[in-house]
Amino acid sequence: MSRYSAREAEPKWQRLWDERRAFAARRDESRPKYYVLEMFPYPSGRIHMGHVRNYTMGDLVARFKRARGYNVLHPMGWDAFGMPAENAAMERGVHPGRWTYENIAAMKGQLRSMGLSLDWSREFATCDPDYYAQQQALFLDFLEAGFVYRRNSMVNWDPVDRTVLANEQVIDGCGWRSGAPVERRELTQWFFRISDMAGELLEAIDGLERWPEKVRLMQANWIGRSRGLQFTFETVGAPEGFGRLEVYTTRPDTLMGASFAAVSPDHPLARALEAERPEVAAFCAECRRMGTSEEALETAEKKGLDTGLEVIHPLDPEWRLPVWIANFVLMDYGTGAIFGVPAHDQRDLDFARKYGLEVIDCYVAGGSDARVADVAFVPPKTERVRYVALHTGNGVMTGEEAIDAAIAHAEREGYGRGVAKFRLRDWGISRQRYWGCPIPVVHCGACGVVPVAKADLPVKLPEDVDFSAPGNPLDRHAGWSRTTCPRCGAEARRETDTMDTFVDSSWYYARFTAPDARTPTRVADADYWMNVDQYIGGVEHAILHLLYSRFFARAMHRTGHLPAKSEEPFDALFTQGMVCHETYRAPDGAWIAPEHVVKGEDGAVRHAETGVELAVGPSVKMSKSKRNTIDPEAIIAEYGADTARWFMLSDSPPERDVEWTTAGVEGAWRHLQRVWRLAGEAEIAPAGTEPEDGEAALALRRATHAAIEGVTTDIEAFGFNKAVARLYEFTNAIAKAGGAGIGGARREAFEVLARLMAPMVPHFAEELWARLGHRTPLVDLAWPEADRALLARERIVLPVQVNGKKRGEIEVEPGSDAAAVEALALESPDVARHLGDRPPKRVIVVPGRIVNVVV
RNA sequence: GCCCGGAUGGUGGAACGGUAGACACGAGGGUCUCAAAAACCCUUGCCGCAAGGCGUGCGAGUUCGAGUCUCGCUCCGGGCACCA
Repeated sequence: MSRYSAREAEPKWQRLWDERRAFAARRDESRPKYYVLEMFPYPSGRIHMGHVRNYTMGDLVARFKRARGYNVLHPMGWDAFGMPAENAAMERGVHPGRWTYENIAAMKGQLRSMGLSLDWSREFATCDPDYYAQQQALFLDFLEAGFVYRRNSMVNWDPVDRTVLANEQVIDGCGWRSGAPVERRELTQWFFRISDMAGELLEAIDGLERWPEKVRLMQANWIGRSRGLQFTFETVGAPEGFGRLEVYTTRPDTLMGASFAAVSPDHPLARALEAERPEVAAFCAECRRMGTSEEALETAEKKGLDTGLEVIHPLDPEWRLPVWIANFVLMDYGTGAIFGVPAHDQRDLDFARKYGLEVIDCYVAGGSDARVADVAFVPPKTERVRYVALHTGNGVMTGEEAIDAAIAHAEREGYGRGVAKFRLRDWGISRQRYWGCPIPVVHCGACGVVPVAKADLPVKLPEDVDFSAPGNPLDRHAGWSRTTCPRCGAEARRETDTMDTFVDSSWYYARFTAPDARTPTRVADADYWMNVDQYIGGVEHAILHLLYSRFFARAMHRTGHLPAKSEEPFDALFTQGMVCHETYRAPDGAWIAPEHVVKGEDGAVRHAETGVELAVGPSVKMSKSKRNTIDPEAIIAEYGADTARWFMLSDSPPERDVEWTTAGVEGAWRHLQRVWRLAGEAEIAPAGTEPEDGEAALALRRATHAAIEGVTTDIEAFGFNKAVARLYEFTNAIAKAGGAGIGGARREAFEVLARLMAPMVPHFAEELWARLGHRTPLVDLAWPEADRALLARERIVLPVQVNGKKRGEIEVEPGSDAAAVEALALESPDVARHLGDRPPKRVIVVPGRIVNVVV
């Protein structure tokens, strides 16, 4: 009995698909289009199992939709700018461009070996000058349209390497290479005005019906619309120009409990005091010895400094509050200044206890007289509590009502106004790095910031760069940065910042519709192919990448690069789970890669070379740092791409994490072999034979058509693991189908099996299809249709419960009425046994599902 | 710290509020074989000889009926604006 050989079959079918240009997408108004896109990879050098999972799912969707008659666009490219290329340049002296393109070549070969139905003719890398030229053109259009501006903002500064660090490069507050404590430093940087679109980006989330609810929630919370009170404190003793202090609060109902005001160390008032007073300067410097990440700021120990200044409470001119500088006040949110209410906010309470500030209770839960001690009482927004406060009025009301009352009071008395604010901040895109898209502007001493003329694009990265010192090589590159002003012709300096790589990935989906266009997009192609019908990627991109893309699509529409329908570019989104693996650790703490691990008969896990016993850790996301990765190339070489694909789709639901196990892969391999063997052993009628209508043949035909129905439904609902389970059941049904004279039904069954498996294991399905005697490939065949007549159930077994516990079963005719079912159930001996002589109080009949007898 | 998820047999998981454990892995027993592998057949949530009882992270609640809904926890994971 011959085995199925993936090694022979897979390259053969890949070649055939290539020769037929089976997956090249062309505009065709006669068919509905379907654009399926997986998040494009960063060219790190090798594909990993996360890619295999992502692209297997996307390919399944693409092939399925093709079979269902859609004109499918399924492109692939490379998110090719980024820090790892610069790190490689610093560590190994290889040019980032060369490193990147070599990685792309290697990874493309690996992706090709997976047999994906990709249109490679549309491939591009974001570091291709053709791509970033168009990105620069977009930038200039955005600049003209007012979506871009410059302002100062904070970066992580490594004082030893004298370079800007990414948050990832800040480890425990220190630079990853120098080890020096990181400081916050202010730089002038470029920003996109995404916050101007906060309201519409938030409202449009409602229309994203085919996005996961969790992603919509995360985006909504990220944009974070809040309603609150903005008002002004009169200051006492402040430096010139700081007579008033603007604050914003989402809980104006607690204003009567205020006992201090606090400003961010980056607030202009703090800056002014810093210039005059050494102790303030020392404190602010200490606060800045910390990264810029919100996590670092929020989890840091709360510290403050009393400035000695005071503000006047808006409800009582005699009431003075001390002004502190506090490290937990964020300059980027609200006004960078707050008032503290220790009794009704836990963070304020901790701060007040630490520094001996007053704690003023003024609202109490449930009308009790309990005083706040170590736990602040936060008045709930939707439950009623007793308020005793001048500005809200006394009474029992919800937090929401009290906030409304407080805002109304402020507006009536004239000390403040109700405002809506968003948490969303403008998108800073300046990066002080080489391997990114140059920002196409020039700094002229006379004219200021001047855009480069579109005719002069692209502003290309220089090839000759020096990575021997930290910092931005563009900055040091005298020749490249020296230029002339496009406006006045005087000597000028190029902008040496490059763009955030999130910019590159914010519009690549649009570029795929016309990758050769001499403008960012081409109207006819964008109109035809957009939107992305199904976008698939990791949930780790749920906020930033997707939000930036939504912003970009809107800005591209307003600058004439995308149609109005594409303001939301992704019609449906699916976020897949991660690929995990067990971790192994030697006694010395070193992580050991799975290929160096052997599992003994005794259950012990040992290092293959040294024999030392290893500790087995939990299954976590595959990562280089824990060395728990499995190389897809090795798996494909050993088992074939189809086995890897089948395993990726089996068992775990696509949205959940999946654990890679050797046993699972072998199970997948065995299943393909089993199908192959069955097709060789079974008595199958010649091609073209009609299925028989005998009892045994009909039973198999019912299984066949139930499989079509079930697999189709499951694929459409992204229930790939369930579709695979149904295919197992179907295979078992074929194997069990007995008797002579069912050769035609068997033919139908195997043909359907091949066609249903095709989107998942395309090479195997082609090979099986050919083995069944077909000369034309499966790739262009339509999806099978289930015969409704074969799907009807013949008899129905209903479970019968007594008091909610299953006690027996009854068999009923389909379509029996409730009274008949009830009578049958009460006659059942199982029910009688549990009823005894008690009469039933109630009988619940759910037609077609269940009977429950209540006594 | 804040936002969002998740938790079901030895394992991955299935289950319109309606028979908990489909399907698969593993394990045990058997068939075939000189033997092994492969393959095939049977068993397999836990306790119990059985009758039966108990079971979906923990604690409450709603319901004729809860893995599923509500509230309160625990643990694990993702994101937190310069990783991609």
